[in-house]
Amino acid sequence: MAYWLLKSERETWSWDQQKREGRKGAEWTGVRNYQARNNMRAMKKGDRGLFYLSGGDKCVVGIVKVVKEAHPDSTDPTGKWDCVDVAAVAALPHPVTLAAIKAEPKLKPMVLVKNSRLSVQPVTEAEWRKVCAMGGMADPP
DNA sequence: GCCAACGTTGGC
DNA sequence: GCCAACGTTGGC
Repeated sequence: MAYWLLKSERETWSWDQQKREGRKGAEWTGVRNYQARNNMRAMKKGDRGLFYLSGGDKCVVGIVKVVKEAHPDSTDPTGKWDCVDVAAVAALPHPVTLAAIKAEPKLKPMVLVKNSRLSVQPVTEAEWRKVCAMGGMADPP
């Protein structure tokens, strides 16, 4: 299983909205960047993702999983861009802020730290475990 | 609201 | 195919 980080702006797509979509999930639309698209194309059903909010409070707030692999983004009239479907798995007991991630030496190599602009990023298993643990989930589902 | 970093576009 | 100009993103 692979791990990812999915970035969203809270005004556009919040954790609450994601939760409301339930276990069948929703399309992760609006990605218009090749690197991010390629990352989505590499996702497999069941892969886990960190749900990260940019904008106001920059933090990881929850865990999502891929429920449908890459397919055309229904919001894209050109047909060039893809999206995956993701469903909420669990909220982190407490959010992990960007500041906390930056302050943790083990997380220095995270793409989030090194390339903050990429909206869909790979995360290593070690990083995944660390962030979940910092969020109060020693054994993430 | 500003600015730095990055990605994309378009002219050559 | 290179590179300058531009636009966008996101952290602060």
